[in-house]
Amino acid sequence: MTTATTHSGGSAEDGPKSSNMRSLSRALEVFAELQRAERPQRLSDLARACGMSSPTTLRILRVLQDFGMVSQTDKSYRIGPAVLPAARSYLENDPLVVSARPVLQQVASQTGLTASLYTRLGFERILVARVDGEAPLRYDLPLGKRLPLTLGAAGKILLASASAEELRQVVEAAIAGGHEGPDFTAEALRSRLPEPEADFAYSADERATGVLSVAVAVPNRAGRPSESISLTSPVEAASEATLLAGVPELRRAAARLSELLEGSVY
Amino acid sequence: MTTATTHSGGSAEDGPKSSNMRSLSRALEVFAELQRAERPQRLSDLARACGMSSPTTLRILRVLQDFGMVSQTDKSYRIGPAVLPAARSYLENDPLVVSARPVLQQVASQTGLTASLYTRLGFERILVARVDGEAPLRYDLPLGKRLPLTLGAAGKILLASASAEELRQVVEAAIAGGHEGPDFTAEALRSRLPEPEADFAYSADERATGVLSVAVAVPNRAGRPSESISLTSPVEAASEATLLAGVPELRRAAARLSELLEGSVY
DNA sequence: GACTTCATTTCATACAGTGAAACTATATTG
DNA sequence: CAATATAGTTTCACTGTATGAAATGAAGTC
Repeated sequence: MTTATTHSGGSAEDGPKSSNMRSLSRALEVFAELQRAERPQRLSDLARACGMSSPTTLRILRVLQDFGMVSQTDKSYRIGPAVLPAARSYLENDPLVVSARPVLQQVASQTGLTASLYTRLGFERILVARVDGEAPLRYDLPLGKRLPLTLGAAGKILLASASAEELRQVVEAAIAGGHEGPDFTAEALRSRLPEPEADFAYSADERATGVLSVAVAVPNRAGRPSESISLTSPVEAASEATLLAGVPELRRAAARLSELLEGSVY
Repeated sequence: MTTATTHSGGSAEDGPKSSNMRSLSRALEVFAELQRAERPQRLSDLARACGMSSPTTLRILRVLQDFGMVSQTDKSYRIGPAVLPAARSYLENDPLVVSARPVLQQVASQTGLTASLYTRLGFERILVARVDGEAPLRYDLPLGKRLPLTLGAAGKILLASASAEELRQVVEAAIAGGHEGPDFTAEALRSRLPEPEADFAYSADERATGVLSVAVAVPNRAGRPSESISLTSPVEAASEATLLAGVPELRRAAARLSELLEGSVY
């Protein structure tokens, strides 16, 4: 047991609340809400959505604005330009992303399929790197897109060893994100997950119709993996067999990545 | 006088300090420092760089980590994946960026040159949108890159009506960013700025050698503009005259953008 | 193996963050 | 256009939280 801690609370809507650094947590809550709502928000909306008083919300917004994390026009607030350099910094300096690029490149050219790296964030996953294959995907997913863990091979493989409670929260998040019907259950999800002994996941027509994919998890020192890499193709350009044939290559890539990260542990 | 306020302080290194929301300001300071340092940082480095105690820094990092804004491996911290969805949200929802895209597109196809939109952030500028022209730029600038205000047409035009004190700070930031020599002065900068009555700026070989550009500011309701659009070309593909010929088109584009933003004010 | 440096926990204190209330500006309505 | 409702902002007194010094524990260095 070395790294990977969870610290305070889960920060789910209202709920039991986390403890540490109240003002900072609240600020990040406001910031998150501003992203969720996909258009400029008024002060009162934000205050209501985050369950805090207007004065508090206002003060937070002012500080965020001073740092460019939030912009204001008239009475409406939105995410500010300072996030762009931050994102650049992440993409250029994060060891995982940086070392993943050449690895994905090789897998893509080896298999001719699109290779992608996802990382888990809360109860969702986001695309952080991609190298296109020969057949471009119809709906291209730009970097930073939030996707459900419930749909698609790259999501499901990250849930391999998830507890029932965790699945519940994942399902909740997927519904909140509009990816699953409101009556979708953790049990229904479990039935779609790969067998516990499987080290890869397969999906067809799950997140997007006409798209096939396989994925493996990138092991890390801490128990549960939070990254996965996948091979994807439009259904016209590949069969299930084609994708499954790529799994060994994908496994090797994941292992290589894992080594690079843990930094020659031996 | 409607929008655009400055609120608290400038948040320059150590200095007089701003007042409001101390813990939040400090957290954003840590976050900024993590970007500046272009590789994983240890707790003590961050604490020292930001001038705060280790316990405080640690608490801040933990909260940021809970929200995915920071990642940790062993003892080193870096920017986390949560910035990617934030950047996406900005690029897709910010009214300026969204409405700029088609406008830049038109200018680019009209002139055959590369059209870019910059926004001011603190004492620097960052690239937020770009449409390439016929002759691609040798050194392509990816979105989110921090650039100095002192170099390049798109930077200088934003300094048109800057005070001496402001120029001083801009120069300081440029030196800190490694863009100007340590003995560079505000006076030297002023001599490079466009005449006060000019509404556009020109630059050749300033920020990058072999690159010519012209830029105009995008007027906004608040006095000083904080956005500019530029036309750029490698020197082999265009002359000063070619660029200057694009200025009227650029002016029109800026005016159109400005209208879109202020939302049919009349 | 002794020493230095760094990460983390504990804790008492001060002050920063808080919301109620008052006030102002801006929509909304009759 | 006055009257009313809603939203934004400022003030202020209180309390809970953010704070760093000191103690402890863990790594790394010599």
